[in-house]
Amino acid sequence: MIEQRNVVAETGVRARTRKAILEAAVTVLSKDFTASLGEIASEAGVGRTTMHRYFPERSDLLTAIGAEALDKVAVATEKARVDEGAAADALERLALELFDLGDLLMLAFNDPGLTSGPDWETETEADRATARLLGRIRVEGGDPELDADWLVQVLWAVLYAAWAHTKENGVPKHQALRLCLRTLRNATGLGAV
Amino acid sequence: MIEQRNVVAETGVRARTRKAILEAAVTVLSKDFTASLGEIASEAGVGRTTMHRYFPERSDLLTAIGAEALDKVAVATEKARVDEGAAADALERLALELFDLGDLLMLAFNDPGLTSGPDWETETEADRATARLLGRIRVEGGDPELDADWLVQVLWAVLYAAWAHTKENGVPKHQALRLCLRTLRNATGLGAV
DNA sequence: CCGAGATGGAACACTACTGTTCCATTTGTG
DNA sequence: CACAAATGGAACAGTAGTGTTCCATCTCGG
Repeated sequence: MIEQRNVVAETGVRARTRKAILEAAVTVLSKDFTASLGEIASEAGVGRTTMHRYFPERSDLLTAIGAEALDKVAVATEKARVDEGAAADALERLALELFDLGDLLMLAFNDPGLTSGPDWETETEADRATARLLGRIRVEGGDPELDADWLVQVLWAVLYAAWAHTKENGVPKHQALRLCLRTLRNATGLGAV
Repeated sequence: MIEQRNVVAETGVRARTRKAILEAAVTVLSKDFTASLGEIASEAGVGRTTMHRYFPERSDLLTAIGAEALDKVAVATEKARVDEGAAADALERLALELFDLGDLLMLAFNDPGLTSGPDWETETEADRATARLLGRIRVEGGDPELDADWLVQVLWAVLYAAWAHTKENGVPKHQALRLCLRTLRNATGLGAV
């Protein structure tokens, strides 16, 4: 009998339950980071006991969320093909993909503790790709005063703003996204191109 | 003997202690919102007992921080004289003043619960002034696609980004502020003016 | 200098959440 | 179907934070 625990591609019931718990956790924690495990379990439609079987401690759950976020960012960045075409278009593709992270975006942005694991310290390929893209902006007619490090901050902040705009003001997602992309283009100085 | 409790202009020792506690709370909570009252007390250089004398319950402390934030925003907005001069300059003055809120900015931005009292629901004069200013931007050559509500989100998000930029990347405050102002001018579409 | 006010610390009961165990029940898979 | 896996609920001990009381000490302000 081969041990199948801890395998990524866990199929069937276990994978589905695990996913449900993670999604519920993101939903609940993005609203209130101090929410109890009981609240998360009930949001997931799962007994608290079951949750503890998948994530023995609270920190295990948080770690898993962090890993999921890291992974989703990597996938989104890859899909955006940031090295292809004009920087302005690549930035638009990237923002488009990252915007879909939704609540996970809010959570990772708001909570300092979530993004503090060893995995977040080391620079990922996605980080490098984003830095390459944002560095390319100055060369292609962007505002020469704004360096890549700063534009990283702006990118995430504006994405956050867009998501908050839908939550707080009830603006439809597609419109918030449009505003977001337009604002990013302006902010980088690529607006007039 | 006249009761002097609950008077705003409490002078002397009590006022100083109260202020020290509030400042410590902002410092500590902006790093970790789940920090215990004991940590806040020790950061303030004050016994936990004393803290409970000023703020009987945790929620009282949070309410006080919220009120302080509201007040500081009002003062900053007033000082910025947002109705005077060109919109671009007024926006710069406003951002300059708000940037000084520092950790309070991070805290109010990150924690949803802090800004959820009845005081935050009602529109303040500062809110109206900011809305007036941001509405004025379109008229004065700003990007016509961006409405005032969205620009409010962008203003706060970029301020946050600037503050985070100093914290995370060790960028000096004056430089972060410069980037922030420049980015806001670009984002609103007033850059080329 | 002296008293009222302000403080700090110890001790206490209380609460909410956490993490664990055990068992009955349901689910899905071969 | 039959069996193994997965689940939910109850009960439990342990822990950390909260809010309170009491008292000794300190320090301003008159």
